[in-house]
Amino acid sequence: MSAELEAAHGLTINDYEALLHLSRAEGGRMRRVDLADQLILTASGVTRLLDGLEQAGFVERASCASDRRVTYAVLTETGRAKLRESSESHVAGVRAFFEARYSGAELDQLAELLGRLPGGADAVDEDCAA
Amino acid sequence: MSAELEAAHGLTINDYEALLHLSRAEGGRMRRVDLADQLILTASGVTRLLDGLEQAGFVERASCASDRRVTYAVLTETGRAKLRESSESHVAGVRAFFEARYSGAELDQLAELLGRLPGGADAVDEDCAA
DNA sequence: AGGCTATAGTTGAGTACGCAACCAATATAG
DNA sequence: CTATATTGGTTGCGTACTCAACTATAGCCT
Repeated sequence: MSAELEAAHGLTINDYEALLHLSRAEGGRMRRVDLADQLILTASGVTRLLDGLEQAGFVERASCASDRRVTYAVLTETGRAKLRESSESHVAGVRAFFEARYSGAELDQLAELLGRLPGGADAVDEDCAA
Repeated sequence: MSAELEAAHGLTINDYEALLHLSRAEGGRMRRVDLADQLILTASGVTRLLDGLEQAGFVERASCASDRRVTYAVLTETGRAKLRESSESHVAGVRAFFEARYSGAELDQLAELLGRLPGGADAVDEDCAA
């Protein structure tokens, strides 16, 4: 489901999630390692993911003054706009999907239960936001 | 989790699930299309998955008398043994994982809710079996 | 200072898929 | 009974990952 809708916007799920995380981060920027962590990807996975997003102009690189090893991924204005635009249909799609199958109370139940899975707390929050 | 444990037995999750489905099927054999369906893979995915399992000697090909288009995937005795052997640790691992986080009642709740997802009924049954 | 060890990031090789194009056998229509 | 559509299966190509090796910094500890 997600895959199809994202494809309509030209973003994969991970593209989308990357932009989402960046948009929530202070200053719209994150270290690549931290992003990898949130997306449950390896460092190399993030490198390649960001390659694509950079080429599309949705993120930029920035270096860190206090630690020359780190390069930040920074959300551009273009990227922020893209996220807003694709959020609209994606979030609506996700909401419809769940509302078609579960009542409000069941949704709470499900979120609570799934939230106990490793990394689950974040994931659930994410989908609820927006 | 699954990935790690399976790797210990040299089987990926899909290898394992394929053997599992075959073991439950009448005569230990299934059409490749039907297997694809159960594993949520495309036909080509199944072709390649079975390539590996054939080389390992866990499944064999057989043709269908009444429809010469179909080739069955048949579980060999070796494959059945492999499944039994890896089931042991895998099922124990899965059980431990869930029992560490959920009570029996919660497990039922979760299974019911997740069972409403597309293809969910099968998936849940599977994991409960053992 | 000099020498370990850990951390951030990139790159090359390999893997597990999907998609589209294809072939062969079967069903359906006219 | 041919002509067309459908179904089962394989193959080539592209993609999104992982893992292992590597570079460059940074933080210790003596």
